[in-house]
Amino acid sequence: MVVTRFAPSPTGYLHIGGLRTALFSYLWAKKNGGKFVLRIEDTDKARNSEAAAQAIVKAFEWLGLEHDGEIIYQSQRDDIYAKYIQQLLDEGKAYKCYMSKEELDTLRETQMANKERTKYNGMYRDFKGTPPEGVEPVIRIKAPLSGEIIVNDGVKGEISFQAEDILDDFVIARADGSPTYNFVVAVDDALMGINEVIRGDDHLSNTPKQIVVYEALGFSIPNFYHVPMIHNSAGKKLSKRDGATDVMAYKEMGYLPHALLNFLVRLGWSHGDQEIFSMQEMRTLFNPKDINKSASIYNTEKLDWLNAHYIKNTPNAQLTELLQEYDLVLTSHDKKEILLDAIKERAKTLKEMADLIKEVINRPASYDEKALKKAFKGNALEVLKTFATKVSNANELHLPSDYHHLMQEVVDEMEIGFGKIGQPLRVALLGKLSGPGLDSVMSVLGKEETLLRIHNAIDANS
RNA sequence: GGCCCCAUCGUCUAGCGGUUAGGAUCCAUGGUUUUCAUCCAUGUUACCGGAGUUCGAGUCUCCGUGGGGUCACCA
Repeated sequence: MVVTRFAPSPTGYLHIGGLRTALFSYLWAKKNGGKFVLRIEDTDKARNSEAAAQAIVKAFEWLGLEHDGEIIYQSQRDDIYAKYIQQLLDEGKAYKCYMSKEELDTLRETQMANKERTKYNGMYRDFKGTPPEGVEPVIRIKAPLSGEIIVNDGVKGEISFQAEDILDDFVIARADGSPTYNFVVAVDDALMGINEVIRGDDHLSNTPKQIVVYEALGFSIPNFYHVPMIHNSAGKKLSKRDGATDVMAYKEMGYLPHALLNFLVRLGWSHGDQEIFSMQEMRTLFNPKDINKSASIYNTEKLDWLNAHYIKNTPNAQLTELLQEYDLVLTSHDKKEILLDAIKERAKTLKEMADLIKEVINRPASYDEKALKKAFKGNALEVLKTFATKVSNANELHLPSDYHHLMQEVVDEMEIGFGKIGQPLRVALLGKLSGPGLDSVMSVLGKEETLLRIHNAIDANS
């Protein structure tokens, strides 16, 4: 059984990069009928917050990414880590190091001055004497001093590191007894049965350290897939400074979860030329072997296109519900089908859609200056009056086509082009020269409101 | 600086030794529309450089160059 995981540290909101690796992990588990688990890495008591953890869970809910089983919090597993640390101590695979912070600092400075790699010198590795007074020891793991560590990465291929280049006896427990990241990650992944680890390639250089822990504890090493970073337009790792990296900000901006996921799944991964993926297709087609090796630049042009696509394909009943998030309640509007059909074709986001709808159902507060000039010249007033009379005299006006017939009559009788009635009428109804089809607009507004808006415009321009 | 990774249109990408280097997005133009948007059609734009292997290299190898990541008692 394939078990994958997403393991964020709750220092802030869920961001785009994290979401993409979470999505990849989720899809890979689902494709294999496996499990996708969520683990909160909150061992840094100073920087973590419960609110941030909740925000991450909320974001997952919005996106519909369900995790399997209970959420694991590392902060609640201290006794487990303590047990394995003790085991390594007992087996002589780890040891207490009494070097003080000051001593460590001077060691580093000397090494830097000599242009050497900064690393712990192994001073207490085989220490047998009496420890110095007044120093709370850290615990270090005995890492191999030579030889090579091979990471067999599912994305990048086989990567080998020389132990002497990158390893030293790194700390697995701090002076206060709390375990460190590279230790707990390996322990938890092993204990939770994670056998497929998909994560950002900024973790690639941590992997040899984690392998040291796996081997010391006798755990089997999972398959790793290190996915390339997402970069900002400057070509640097995407960070919180780049703006709009909070996943929930996309909800506020009016993006559909599916559009966001479709956008992200194609960032660094592809399946031939396919661009549009249903959730079901993502779950059956995703395979980490098709992940790109190179970083990609974050650019939301395509997201807008996808979002527009998915809005067009969302049923009106569902749109009605979604639009309530953007202060638009249409539930009791009798012409909402016509209205939504007219607007959903032209909006890139739900927010924009709500705004466009409000522009129709709210009377124009003013008329666009340029639009007036352009539309109200020649016999525009006469045309509008003729049309208004026809509307006023008509008995059954419901459908867009009913209004269209009346417009057609005016055009025929007055021997004018459609534009001669369309432009002033559009300004009268909407206050500007662009917008949805007028027949639909009038149908939505109804006879009375249509007449009122026309007369208002005539009065304002007489 | 050490170590590691990467390199095809502006952007996302296909390509896995022989292709007029494909798709999408963006942009431009035309068509449709009373308008704007949608939609449809067309177009501009790419293999970082140099050696080598090969009959043949975007594809394999090496060397450059460029970019990125990482080097904590942070995760």
